[in-house]
Amino acid sequence: MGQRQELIKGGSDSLLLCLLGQQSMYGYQIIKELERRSQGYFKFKEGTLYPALHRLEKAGLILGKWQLLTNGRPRRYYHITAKGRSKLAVERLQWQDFLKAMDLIFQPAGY
Amino acid sequence: MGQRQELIKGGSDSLLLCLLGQQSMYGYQIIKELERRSQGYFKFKEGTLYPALHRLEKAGLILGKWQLLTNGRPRRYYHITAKGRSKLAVERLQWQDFLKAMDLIFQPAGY
DNA sequence: TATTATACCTAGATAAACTATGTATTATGC
DNA sequence: GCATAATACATAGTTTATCTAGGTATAATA
Repeated sequence: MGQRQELIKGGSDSLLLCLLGQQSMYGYQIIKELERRSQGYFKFKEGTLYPALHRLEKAGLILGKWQLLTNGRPRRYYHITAKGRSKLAVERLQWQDFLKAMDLIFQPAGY
Repeated sequence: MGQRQELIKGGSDSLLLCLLGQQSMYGYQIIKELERRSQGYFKFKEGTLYPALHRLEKAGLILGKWQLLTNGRPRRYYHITAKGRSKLAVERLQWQDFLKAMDLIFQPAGY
């Protein structure tokens, strides 16, 4: 497995919540937006994204709604819920704690 | 699974390499040191640590050497190898890239 | 004497990510 | 016109890292 994917592990849910917290999006758009905003760093696979979205929806953190385009094709837009927003706030704090802990190991005082 | 453990995923190898890059240690000491230096954040389980050490050794990144204590009991000290040091240097850079990418999502320009 | 700390290890369960595939429409290049 | 790429959703099966839980053993402490 690639090094990049290794690091993503466990952070993908936060990433998705954060993105949907800024704007409602559909699956394919999320993949493209994550890649664009991270300047090419995050390249989510479909096999990663869709199960993750279903997981978040099942947990009540996001809500998927089918919307018909003008051409009649359906597209599934995901919206963050109130529960998702509180969860996101918690995860932001946890991310800060994690960063701090990593820093304490990577750059211990005296080095 | 705990939120904390989620975040650790995939970062544990870097953490171990970093620690052993600063000082050779034995397994049990690594668990205690990671907890102490991270001010209680990292609490590695034995079922996580020992397989990880064996994995790193098999990859030639660290080297374990049995040492006899004065009381005759053996203890397995792990030392980082030259290969491990180059790998650590690479992983430090990758960690920076990852942080940058996360920041671009978490704190996009304009927010 | 019982419990805790030290010190190593592994087997099996869990869960998240990947690979690969399937389906279907639209746009683009030759 | 036809092949390819892009768009857009989804799942089945594999891999892998972590956890839980257990095993073994000695030394220190209550």
